Amino acid sequence: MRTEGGTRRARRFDPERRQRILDAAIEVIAEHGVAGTTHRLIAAAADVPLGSLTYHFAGLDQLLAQAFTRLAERLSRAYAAHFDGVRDRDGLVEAVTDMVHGNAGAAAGEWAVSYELYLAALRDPALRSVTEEWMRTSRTVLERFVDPDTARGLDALIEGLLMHRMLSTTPFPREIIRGAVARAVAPPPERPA
Amino acid sequence: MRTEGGTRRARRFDPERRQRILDAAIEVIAEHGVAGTTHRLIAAAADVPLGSLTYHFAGLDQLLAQAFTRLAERLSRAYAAHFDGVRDRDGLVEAVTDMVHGNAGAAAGEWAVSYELYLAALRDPALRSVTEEWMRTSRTVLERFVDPDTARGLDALIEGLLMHRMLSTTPFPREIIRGAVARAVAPPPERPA
DNA sequence: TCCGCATATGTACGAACGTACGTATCGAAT
DNA sequence: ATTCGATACGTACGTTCGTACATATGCGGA
Repeated sequence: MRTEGGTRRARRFDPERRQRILDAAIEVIAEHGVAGTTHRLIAAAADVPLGSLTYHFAGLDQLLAQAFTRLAERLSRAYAAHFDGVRDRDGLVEAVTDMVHGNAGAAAGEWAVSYELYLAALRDPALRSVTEEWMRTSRTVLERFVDPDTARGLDALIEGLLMHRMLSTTPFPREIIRGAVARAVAPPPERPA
Repeated sequence: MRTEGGTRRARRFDPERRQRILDAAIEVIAEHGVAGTTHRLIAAAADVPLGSLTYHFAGLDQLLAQAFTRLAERLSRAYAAHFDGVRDRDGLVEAVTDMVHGNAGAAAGEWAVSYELYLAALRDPALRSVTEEWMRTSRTVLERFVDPDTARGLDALIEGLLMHRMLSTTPFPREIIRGAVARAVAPPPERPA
């Protein structure tokens, strides 16, 4: 008989535990930042014992790296899915505007976590491959509609717009976003001699 | 006689100590990130005793907030100075391209610290006023050359380009940067009905 | 010259962290 | 039914952190 009232045991075979821990880690990062993320907080969020983390992962660094990898994959899928119905450049402008303006795709919290990833990758070369892959994916999606150079610029613009929108306390008018996006995908202007 | 060989005392009147501590804090953030920034590291970098930090600042949070404020002021001055000689839109494109491409303005490390500030501000409302002021300043500089809406988009583009360049391991061709910037400041394209 | 007090410093403490490891558990093999 | 080994768990240890505070220092007034 399980000791229901005493110290909890049980829940032995829990094959999805690893992934649940990784998801919990992302939640904790979203709420407390990488700086405030600890084994104990993750364990509490995933509802697993503390020792389970050291059992499944060699250390906190490796746990975070795998959590970020999982996040990048999820973001990539959501990113690609967001542009699924787009057919032409006008549709692209609208879709990008939607994404930046917030009426689509991942929640604001998920973007915040991706910035945690960026900053962590800036200091930890082991995370570079994750950001590199995520950027390659997003650019590849955009390249379905525009040439590679334009995609690169548009990708950077999206990044910057998202960041500004997150940091800004005043609203970011949709028309301004649309205007900036439209110019980014328009043919380049004439260059004076 | 000073106890040169024993435990160091002296250096009582040191009126610039506060600012030196703040500068040291920025250095430590640049090297270790906000997460890895501690009283002890800052004290070592500034060459002051540990107790000096708790004497001059009420807590680590307030110290970091003041350090970030100082950084933002420095960045604002550098930003404005970078566009001092710009006369027309072509010059603007060139100046922005220079800044993003790295041949100008603040060192790469300083930009990294500004991203630490952004992320910290995302979680700490007390830092919002710092980022708000810094963004207002940079946009105001750009508004000397383009209309406010365009300035807003250009500002976001610069942010995104800088971030991508910092994270990218492969080089960011100057021509791509210039192309993206040129489109951002060009008149908006016709919009189909 | 001597003293008082604002200023500055060294150290100690409680809390929280990452991690290691001895022990408990349960399915499978016999 | 019993045992065995892989799997999972609870706890304790050493370290490092932020912060408080008693003590030392040196300049202005007497």
